Amino acid sequence: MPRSAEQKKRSRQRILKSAFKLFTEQGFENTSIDQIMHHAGLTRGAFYAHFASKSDLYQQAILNAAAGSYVVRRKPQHLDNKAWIETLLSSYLSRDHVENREAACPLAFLTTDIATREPEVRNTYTKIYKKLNNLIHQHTQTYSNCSETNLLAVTAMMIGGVAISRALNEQETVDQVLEACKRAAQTLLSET
Amino acid sequence: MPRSAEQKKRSRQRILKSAFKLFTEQGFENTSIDQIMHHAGLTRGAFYAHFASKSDLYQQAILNAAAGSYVVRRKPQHLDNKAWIETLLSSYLSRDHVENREAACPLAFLTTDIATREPEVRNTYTKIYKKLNNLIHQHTQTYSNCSETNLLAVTAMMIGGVAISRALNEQETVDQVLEACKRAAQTLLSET
DNA sequence: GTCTATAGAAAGATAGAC
DNA sequence: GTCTATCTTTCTATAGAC
Repeated sequence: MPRSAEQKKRSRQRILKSAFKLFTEQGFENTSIDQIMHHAGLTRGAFYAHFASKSDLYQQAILNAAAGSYVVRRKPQHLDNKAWIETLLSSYLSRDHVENREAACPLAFLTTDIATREPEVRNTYTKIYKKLNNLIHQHTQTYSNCSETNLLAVTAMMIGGVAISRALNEQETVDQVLEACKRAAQTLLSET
Repeated sequence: MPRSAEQKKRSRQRILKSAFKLFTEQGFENTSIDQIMHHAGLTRGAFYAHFASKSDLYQQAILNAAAGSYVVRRKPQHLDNKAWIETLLSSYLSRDHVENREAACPLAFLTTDIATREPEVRNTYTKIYKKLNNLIHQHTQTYSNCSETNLLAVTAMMIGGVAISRALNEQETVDQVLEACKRAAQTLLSET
């Protein structure tokens, strides 16, 4: 790859990352292109060499974030499926996640924002949502014959738990909610 | 109350209702004061006779919506607590709710939007969230000794289920999610 | 590809007439 | 209290130099 193309790819990646961070912290409409570009160490004018529009960027940023988050996380060799699912639940339903200190899940951080956007964005959301369900399904079926129903309930609880926690204004309640979701998820995943 | 005050109250109520509808459909930033006032049958200029700012309106609209929604819904005489909770779950986790055809729950419709707003708004969210938990707690304790943990997990699943459903772009999946949450909620509420 | 400069549109908030 | 008119700011998107 020629140097300039290499450079462009790096810039693009920086923009995507900055964009997702700001979108999750402030929402789509509260985040300006100017802000994103400055955060990425560039200026406004360079934006349109990478993306067609702000809305285009939104989709790309969500996809990019999903590609580096839970939905594609790989199980380490030394853990069995059950232990790994517990790890996944623990880190998903954690304060670190809620407070956006590690790879934020777009499913939980952008839910209602995405619900009000165009169909293409909602398609992207649907795709990622299915990936998360598949990921958990694949790792639970070896040790439990948990139903499809319980699986869907668990992901709704994970996403809901994190989304609510971000909106709440009391740390104590947040901790209770996260803990409750973790326990209930494990119960549901080991039932038939 | 003098006629003019009566009139003002009616206008205010119309504005609150229009605002909440548009906020849930389009999000806070995508909804303009102009739009809200036209929807309420008034013009822009009249807005500031009722509210100090758009942000002020947001809080009032959420409170007003909560006051007319699930969190204060009363059990009809002819139903026992268990039957009523089942009714509540059924209507909360329904397509009618997801598609905003009946009193939308601010907890599910505005979750991530509120997470990015000022502390006062998040305080309002927290208050309403607790009301919903109390409501369910009061009606389940007579027929089940379901734990506080399970209660929190159930409301996370209700809110999460509806929030996700609004973002998804496939009717079939939405129906599955809603049904799954309904069943799992009933299971959790009847466990210790 | 990235920069500065700017066009053009939209929206929050205010002023003053009725 | 509600209206029309307007100030002011902000933002998306484009133009043109390097």
